[in-house]
Amino acid sequence: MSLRYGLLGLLAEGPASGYDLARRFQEALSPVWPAQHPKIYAELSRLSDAGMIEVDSHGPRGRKAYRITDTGLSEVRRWLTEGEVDHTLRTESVLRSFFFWLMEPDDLQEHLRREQRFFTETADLARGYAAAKDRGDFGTSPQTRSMRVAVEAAIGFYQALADWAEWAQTVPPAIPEGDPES
Amino acid sequence: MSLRYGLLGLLAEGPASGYDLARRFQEALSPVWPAQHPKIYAELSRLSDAGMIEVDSHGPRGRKAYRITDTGLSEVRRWLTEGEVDHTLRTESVLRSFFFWLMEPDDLQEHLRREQRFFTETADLARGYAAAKDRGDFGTSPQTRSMRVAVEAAIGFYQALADWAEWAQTVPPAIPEGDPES
DNA sequence: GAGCGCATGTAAAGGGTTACATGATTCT
DNA sequence: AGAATCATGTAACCCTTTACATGCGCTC
Repeated sequence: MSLRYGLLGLLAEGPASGYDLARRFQEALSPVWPAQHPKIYAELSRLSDAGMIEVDSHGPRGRKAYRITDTGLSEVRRWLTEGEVDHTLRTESVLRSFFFWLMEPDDLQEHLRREQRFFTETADLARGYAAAKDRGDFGTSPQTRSMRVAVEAAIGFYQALADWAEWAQTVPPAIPEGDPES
Repeated sequence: MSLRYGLLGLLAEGPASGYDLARRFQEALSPVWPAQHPKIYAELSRLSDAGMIEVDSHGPRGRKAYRITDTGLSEVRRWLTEGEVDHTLRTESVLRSFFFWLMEPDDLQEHLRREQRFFTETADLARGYAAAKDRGDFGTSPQTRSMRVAVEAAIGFYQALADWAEWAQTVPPAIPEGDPES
């Protein structure tokens, strides 16, 4: 359901084609909401049927740019202010940690190092984005200001996971059954 | 796919029925991997067909407890050490933030206060769990030690999101088009 | 015996990914 | 001419949720 509003939100910035939207999802939104082009094209059709968007222009190679309608704009706004926030979260990384006790200590350490590296790199990537924005690389439009807020969230939780993975490496391995405690 | 391994992982601790597993997913794993009972029963059938688990005992009210087989145990272990980690993440909270510029400043502040409250409460809940574990309420088995590691991750990222929501309230609202930049 | 919690499942619908398919335009 | 990129879409499949359906066993 959120994809629907993600598309409306992006179209609120200006007309765009399915291809454009797929690219923007990939570039900007993928860390928090991945979306592939088949789903995007399908959703655009449904939004169009619902009168929330309409074709703005036809371009080369069958390009079809959509524009948000007043109905669509009210609908995103309604969602943003009145819609219940779905706080569901899924992280395989943390799910796995429930089962760390099944791993060989060496394999676990190796795994945690990899995880730490991944999360640190992702956090750094987000920091780079934030720095570019703060330098003014993307202008000062309201949209890029919001993007900056979103990026701050990404920095925060990827760093939190990086710190966690680092800390987890310091947790002593479980004492095998029967061994004395220390 | 992860649900499959989540079930195997839980069954590695000892025999359990679909009902038990649904409850444990709800109690312990739901913050990072929600799962409803229809999916769980379906997956158990498939795991049973694949020879990774087998019926351990029949109880009252048609209760069927499953036990993990050697094949199943190797399979979780293989997943944990060799399986590629899927780092996909979806947070509606952060997706919404890309579109904050569409909201009235007052509505946004209210929204962020609610979000901060939610994330703080969730982080505190996790802290309570961690404290109980550290007090020794759940014993010192390898399983509960791993659970403690998982809980630390939850504390980390929920706190990160709480901090973010608090910080976002201090970001000045976008200057409406045409207004001078103060 | 009424009500609650235990216990299992099916059916339908929704959401999302991957693979397949096609063709136009631009760049080198 | 060939390669890369733009551009749209369908089909099949997988994963997940919600609603429906049923019945047993325990407690008050």
